[in-house]
Amino acid sequence: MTSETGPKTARGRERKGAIIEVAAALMYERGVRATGLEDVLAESRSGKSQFYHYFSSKDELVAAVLEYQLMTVLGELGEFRVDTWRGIRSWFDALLEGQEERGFKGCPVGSLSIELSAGDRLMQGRVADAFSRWETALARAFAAMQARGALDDSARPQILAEATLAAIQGGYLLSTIHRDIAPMRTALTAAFTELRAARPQKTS
Amino acid sequence: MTSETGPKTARGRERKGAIIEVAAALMYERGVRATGLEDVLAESRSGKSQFYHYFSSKDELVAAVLEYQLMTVLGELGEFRVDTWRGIRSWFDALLEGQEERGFKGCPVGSLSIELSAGDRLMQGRVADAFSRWETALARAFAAMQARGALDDSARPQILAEATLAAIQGGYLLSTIHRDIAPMRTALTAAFTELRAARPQKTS
DNA sequence: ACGTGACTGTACCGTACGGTACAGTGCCGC
DNA sequence: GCGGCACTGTACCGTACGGTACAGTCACGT
Repeated sequence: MTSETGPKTARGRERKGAIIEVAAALMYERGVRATGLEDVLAESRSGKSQFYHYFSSKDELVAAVLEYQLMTVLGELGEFRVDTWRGIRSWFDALLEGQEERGFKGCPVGSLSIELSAGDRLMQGRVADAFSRWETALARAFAAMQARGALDDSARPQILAEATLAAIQGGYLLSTIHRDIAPMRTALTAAFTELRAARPQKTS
Repeated sequence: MTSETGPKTARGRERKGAIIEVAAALMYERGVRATGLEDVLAESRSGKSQFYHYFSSKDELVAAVLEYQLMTVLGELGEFRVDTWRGIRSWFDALLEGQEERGFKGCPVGSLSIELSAGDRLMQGRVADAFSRWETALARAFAAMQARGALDDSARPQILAEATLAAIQGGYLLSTIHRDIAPMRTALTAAFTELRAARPQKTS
């Protein structure tokens, strides 16, 4: 996956990276369809020919942006010990902080995905894959907790991951719509409570 | 609000209604920005001049569609006794059924709102208002349950409504992305469990 | 030195789309 | 029967946008 047959060799990589970063920022702010190629190129100081040298279409750029945003999110996730209660809490706090700092513009992966999942099959698949990777990362952490005895044997990591991610995305959505962090905090608090409810029962 | 200075008088109302319905369906399926006026007009068998007789811009049509979709959702909500446990469950089941029947295309209000909340202030306000009305409807039902003693005195209806709506929206999102009802069912089950946890405690 | 291939600049094309202009048509009260 | 107004049909405009063509330039291996 990371091999990707890196189709360039030099500062070209830098250029391509710059285009992706600018596109990610713009698409995050305005939406994919509302972001024109020309906007991206102007802000990254590139020309059309550069763009079409590195990408074969706007869709390909969008796919790269999706991957980029997913890596950002997974990267942040990786900075926390999400297989501990404290770690989960810290991660949730970081999500809240990020949403507030970025001006309540929503989840970089989620908002992108919603727009893209109305597209063609290929794009739908890419989006579904991105979310699966996020879910799997979470499920693995929960499985580790379960193995350690921090979660009840009856808990199902995959299910917990789904519910957690749903709460996160729902929280982002409400927060974005209301331009207010409170509903997202509510959603994440509820998600945390629900996770804690899956701790081992002492009925032995 | 419902007075709206009904700007027409006759079958014109029918025409306008038809345009809104077609637009709602198309925008639900493809997204707002991906739906052209010409598509809407073709399918509703209207001309440009009709359209601009009834609406002053595409944005105004979008606002009408948002209102239409909100009314649909609130209308469906109203068909259930959401101030009872059985009613809530039935409503959740209906949401799941609807999402499946419509081909996993997401929440008619939610997906619209996400796209629109990247627009201008006016549109953002309309979206926030729509969601507030949905939240309020839920919060009122929960308040009624609380008054009846079905919810603990310490529960806060507004908070419960936020968390519930977040779970619903998050569930819709995951379900739409994966083209699968399971994650939404997981999210709604979790939301229901969390609501049940707010039943009166017998510690007294 | 020179040729090859990665990269860059500029100009252009086709089309889709939101919006406008304008000339009607048919219903309704008087 | 006629004036006015709600409504309808058609043709058109300006622009934005994704994508292409093509002519370079620059780095580097030989």
